[in-house]
Amino acid sequence: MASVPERLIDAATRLFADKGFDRVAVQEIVDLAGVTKGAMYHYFGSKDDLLHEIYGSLLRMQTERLEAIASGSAPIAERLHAAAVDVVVTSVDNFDQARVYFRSADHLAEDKRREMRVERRRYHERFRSLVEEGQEAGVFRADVPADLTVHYFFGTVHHLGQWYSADGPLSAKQVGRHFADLFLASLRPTSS
Amino acid sequence: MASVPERLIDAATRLFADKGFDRVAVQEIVDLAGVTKGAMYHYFGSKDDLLHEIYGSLLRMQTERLEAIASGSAPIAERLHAAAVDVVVTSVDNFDQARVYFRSADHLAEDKRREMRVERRRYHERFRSLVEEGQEAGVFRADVPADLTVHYFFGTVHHLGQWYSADGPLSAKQVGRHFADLFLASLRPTSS
Amino acid sequence: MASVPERLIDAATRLFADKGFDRVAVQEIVDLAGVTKGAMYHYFGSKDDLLHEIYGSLLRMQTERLEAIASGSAPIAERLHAAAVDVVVTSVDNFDQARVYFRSADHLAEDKRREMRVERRRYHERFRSLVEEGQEAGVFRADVPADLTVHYFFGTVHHLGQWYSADGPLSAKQVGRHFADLFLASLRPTSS
Amino acid sequence: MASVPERLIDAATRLFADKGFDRVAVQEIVDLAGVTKGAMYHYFGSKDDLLHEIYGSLLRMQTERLEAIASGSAPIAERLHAAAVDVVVTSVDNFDQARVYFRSADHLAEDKRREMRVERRRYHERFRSLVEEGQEAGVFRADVPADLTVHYFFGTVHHLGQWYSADGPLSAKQVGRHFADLFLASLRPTSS
DNA sequence: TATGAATGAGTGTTCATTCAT
DNA sequence: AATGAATGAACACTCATTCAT
Repeated sequence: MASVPERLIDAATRLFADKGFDRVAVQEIVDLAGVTKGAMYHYFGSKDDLLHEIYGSLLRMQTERLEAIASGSAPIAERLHAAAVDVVVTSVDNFDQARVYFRSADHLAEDKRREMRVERRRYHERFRSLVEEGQEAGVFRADVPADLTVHYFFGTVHHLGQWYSADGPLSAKQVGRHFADLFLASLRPTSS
Repeated sequence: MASVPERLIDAATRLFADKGFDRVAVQEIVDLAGVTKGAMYHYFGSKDDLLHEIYGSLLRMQTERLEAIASGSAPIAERLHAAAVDVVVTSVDNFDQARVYFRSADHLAEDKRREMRVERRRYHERFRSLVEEGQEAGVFRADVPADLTVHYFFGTVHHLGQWYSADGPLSAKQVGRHFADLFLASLRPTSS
Repeated sequence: MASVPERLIDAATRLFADKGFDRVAVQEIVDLAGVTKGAMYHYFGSKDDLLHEIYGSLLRMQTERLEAIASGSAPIAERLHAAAVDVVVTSVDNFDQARVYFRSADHLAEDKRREMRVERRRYHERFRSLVEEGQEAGVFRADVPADLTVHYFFGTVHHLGQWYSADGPLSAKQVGRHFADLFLASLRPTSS
Repeated sequence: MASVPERLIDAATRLFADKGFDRVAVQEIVDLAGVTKGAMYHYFGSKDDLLHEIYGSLLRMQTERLEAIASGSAPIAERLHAAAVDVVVTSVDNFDQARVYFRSADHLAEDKRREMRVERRRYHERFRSLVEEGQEAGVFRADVPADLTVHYFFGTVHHLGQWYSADGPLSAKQVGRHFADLFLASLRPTSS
């Protein structure tokens, strides 16, 4: 059986993903984890801490993978395509975590919110740097601000939590490929 | 001075947009509106009712405009482009309402949630029908499910609330045009 | 029957006096007052507020009375004697309030604590000014700092709550007279 | 380095003196002492036990010293004066302990409270006996009950904790002398 | 049409204490 | 002699809603 902190994180992840941070009582979390509130506060300083832990770990993982893909030696279009597929696939593979991340980002207390924003910003900027690299190389159109294209694509990714289901017709990889194809196609230089 | 129900809706819209439905107390809403709780419960059955009212009206308006644009006689690519620009522009023009809609959709009680889903579904399907029309006409690529392209684009739109600011460098119209351009470009038939 | 806020103040006064602020649960107070917690928080912002209210009123009353006595035209020794008797008598007449005041002074939150200290300081200084007046007139000994004599006497007053009982052999007035006599005697100029 | 029980007593004394028994968590005590909770419960049965230990030792010490002074052969006025100075000086010399004693006396559980009251009563009565001895010898006024004069003076002593500071202008000895002088002066037979 | 007093269930958090190791 | 995980009861406080007026 998993350790108490793990069980708490798992229970909180499921519940936060399903109902949203504010709709989940600490009591529900500890009941689902099979422990008491005191045990939870032994390991975590607050309900906020649980939230922080949950999407901190996903974000860290995605940041590392993005870095690995981005710093590869493949052509820029391939690297951006791979990065786009990867963020979709890892979000679906850790769907509860991702849903918590997508919907509860601004439920943190001020200090932790700031910390998260820094990490998120880093991810965003690394992704943007790929678009810029392609624009400078003339492989991607340059008439759209790179920043805007990142918002454009990450909106799509964040929205996954609102409609995707593992029971649906498409696998994570298929959705990832389609989204990456659409994104890369939209960045092709315009003929005009 | 606006009527009491209007003032309540305005106050609730601003607060829900800023802090999220669950983080706003009824007391705050009535304070901001300059009335008392009794007055609010005279006009609205519950806090949920306020939420329902708020994004119901935006959704109805966008649905009407989509219908008008979609049923026009312009070429399909132009109609889809116009629809894409329009949903961005109207979302930004009614930014507080839109932010409430984007973030608090699942905070409604079961019966009203169902009702909302139906309206949203209708919007989604009308938009999808435009993509399908273009695919059938050979104007849009057909190797990506039309349904998926709608999720793809609406993710982008929903995400606006998380980063767009009127103080930023781009106007609503500019963002709308860029997003629509990217979307239409991604739908162009592939050369292969 | 008394109003709800009055009943709450009465209940809190009795309980705080008996058990001390930290040993009284809000639930006990509202039970004794015959209302619910919600009602209490309708009238008072916090448990601290109740405490503040309770000894604020006693302190204000004693300050007013001290002012009236001190600014009279009787000889200084008589005025100081009257002031000394009065603070004992009013403390005993409002014994629960006084006991709350004597034991829970430092249980307030920082901002209210500061406010209380200012009021208490004023009382202390007015009392001290009487001693100084007598010292300057040569009626009281001057080899003991006036400030110290005030601490000396107020220690005695504050201690009342730890031993005085209305069922004991001495009335409030008798205790007041004895204490005032002892205090005035101690201030007589030394023969040496 | 001091032994674990000593470190715990020291830590508890400082914290209880500063914040009051109820405002100090066992966790704070063990943190300050540099040990864990388990260690504390190994040496002390409860948080109450720590409190009991703390002022038990001061009270015992003061009782012994009072006994030594009281049973001396000096004139009664000198002995009472010395006793009065001594209780002030030892209270200031062990200021944290004294403050704990002065403010937290009634925070003990019933059985220990009774035990403490007995010890305190003994101290009170020995002190009173000195006053009575002087009254019978005609050295002290007899128109004030001896019991009341003891309450009178011990109020002053207990109050020390609320205003005395080692950084102030007066040393413990100076305060003790002044207080003893005032007390003895107040006991002088009235000329009438 | 509107007030505001009052409810009661629920919230996150604290904490002295126990106990297997 | 000492750990630290875990308990469970208690805590102050919040809030959507009701209702007599």
